[in-house]
Amino acid sequence: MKDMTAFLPYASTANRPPLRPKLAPSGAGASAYATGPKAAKQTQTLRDNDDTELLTLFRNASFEQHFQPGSTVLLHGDPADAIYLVVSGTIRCCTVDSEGRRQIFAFPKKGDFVGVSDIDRWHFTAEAVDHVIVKSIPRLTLEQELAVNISLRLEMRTLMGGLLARRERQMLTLVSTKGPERLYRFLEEFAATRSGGGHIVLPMCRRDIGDHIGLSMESVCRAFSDLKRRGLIDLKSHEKYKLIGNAGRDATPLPLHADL
Amino acid sequence: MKDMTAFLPYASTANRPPLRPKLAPSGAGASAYATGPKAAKQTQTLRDNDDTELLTLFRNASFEQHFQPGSTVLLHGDPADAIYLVVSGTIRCCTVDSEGRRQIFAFPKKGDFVGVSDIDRWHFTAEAVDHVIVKSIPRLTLEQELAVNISLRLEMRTLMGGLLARRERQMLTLVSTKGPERLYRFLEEFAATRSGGGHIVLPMCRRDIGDHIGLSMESVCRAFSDLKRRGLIDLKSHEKYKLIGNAGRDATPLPLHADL
DNA sequence: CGTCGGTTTGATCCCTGTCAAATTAAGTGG
DNA sequence: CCACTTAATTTGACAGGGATCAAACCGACG
Repeated sequence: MKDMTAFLPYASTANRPPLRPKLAPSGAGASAYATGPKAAKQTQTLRDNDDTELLTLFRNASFEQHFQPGSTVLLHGDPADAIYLVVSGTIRCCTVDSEGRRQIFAFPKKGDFVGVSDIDRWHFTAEAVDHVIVKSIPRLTLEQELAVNISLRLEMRTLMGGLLARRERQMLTLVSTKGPERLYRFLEEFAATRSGGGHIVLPMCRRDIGDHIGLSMESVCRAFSDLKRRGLIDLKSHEKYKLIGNAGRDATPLPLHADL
Repeated sequence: MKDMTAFLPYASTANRPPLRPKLAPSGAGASAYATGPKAAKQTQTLRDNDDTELLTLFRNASFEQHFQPGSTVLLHGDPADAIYLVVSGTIRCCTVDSEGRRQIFAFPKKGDFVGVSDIDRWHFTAEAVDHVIVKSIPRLTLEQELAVNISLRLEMRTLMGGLLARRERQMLTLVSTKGPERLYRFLEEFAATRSGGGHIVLPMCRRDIGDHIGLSMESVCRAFSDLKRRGLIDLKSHEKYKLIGNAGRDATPLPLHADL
């Protein structure tokens, strides 16, 4: 009762008043899958040379699932009975407090794992931003493999350690930098994973971005306008952007000190 | 070069300009211990029934070390060659960016572990707030035990998962609540570990608190005054406080909505 | 008793949340 | 294909919280 960390209302944000799922017939269901397991388990043991242990496990013992935009991939408080690898699409991982305020701490996308940290129950909620395809491995399978595979154990520890380090760095940027710089860093980080010279498409809405970098929806818009006005980004449409690679970027990590 | 996550300057905050270590002769040294290993390793295998695997390991295979206020327990970037258990005193764990801004994400105290997350190198810096005594276990010892002790493995995973969950919740409160409430929550959480009806002593300075809850030193002072004025805390001196347990605290998690 | 570091308070400015309205985008049905 | 509806983005106006600069206060210590 006294514990303020209970996230009882709004464990999922999929059906909050301000943000409705557009095309999510099964969105409200607690741990319902938007689409049931599709591809059956593969039987032969395949492995690429550059695979990690965990990837190998996914290659050999995973089910594929689809999620409609806005649907819930996993729900805070539910049993953590699987582990996920994003095949395509974007997911938002978030915690929500009793007043409906939300913090999106990650946007896992292709190649990212989801659910490596929890053993018993999920401490967060994951929702599909756009159409998402994931592979999942039953928790039991993972545990069995962990019991005998020492490399996998090391990999899992490294993964979790990396997540923790990233969160603790995120905390620093959340409190120490202003809106436009936070947005710029996010766009930069997001762009880093989308190679190619063209424009990058943002699958998530302004509110999602705001809940990620700690700004209101409106401030995100202003930050976008600000970066555009300063010539730091090229905003083709509200969802397509490109970072302007200023040739002489070196000592100054961010040329954000110029005022309009 | 382009990576903005490099924490090259000020990996330690012990000797930043504004905050000097008072009594730390070896404070500036990179990985120097304020005092070398003191108590020798214990040889017999002791174990309390309520011990966890990790505590048992500390009971049997640890060295005791002392740290003066302001000295560095472990430094960001150094090899993670040990794991720590705080015996007494308070530590601050933080990340620092290139502009000297600091985020203290935890204040480990008696009974808390430090360094469970990193395998290769420390991703953060830990410094003694006051006089600190820790027990440490060499990384090698831990790894050897991990290889054969399945319960310990589960414990470590649970520990790390708990840390990650806590950080992700912290991120939410950092951006969603105002200064006084953040301070109140911190004082509440801090008090939760110090049982006893008397006044609680804060070992850390205002700046440390500020860097923990994302406020400037001055705003921390104002938040203290604010809470005192509203009768939510009893501030005996600048470092001794007591939460005012308003008898009817139930539905309202925080009676902070009244305006001065 | 004076010095020094930390704390507190004051004055001011800027960022950002909030409320509101305008604009654009995306469907939907005729 | 166009009118209509609805959601999302953008911009504007305004107020409040907190950072910053500065000064006063306070306690520890030699």
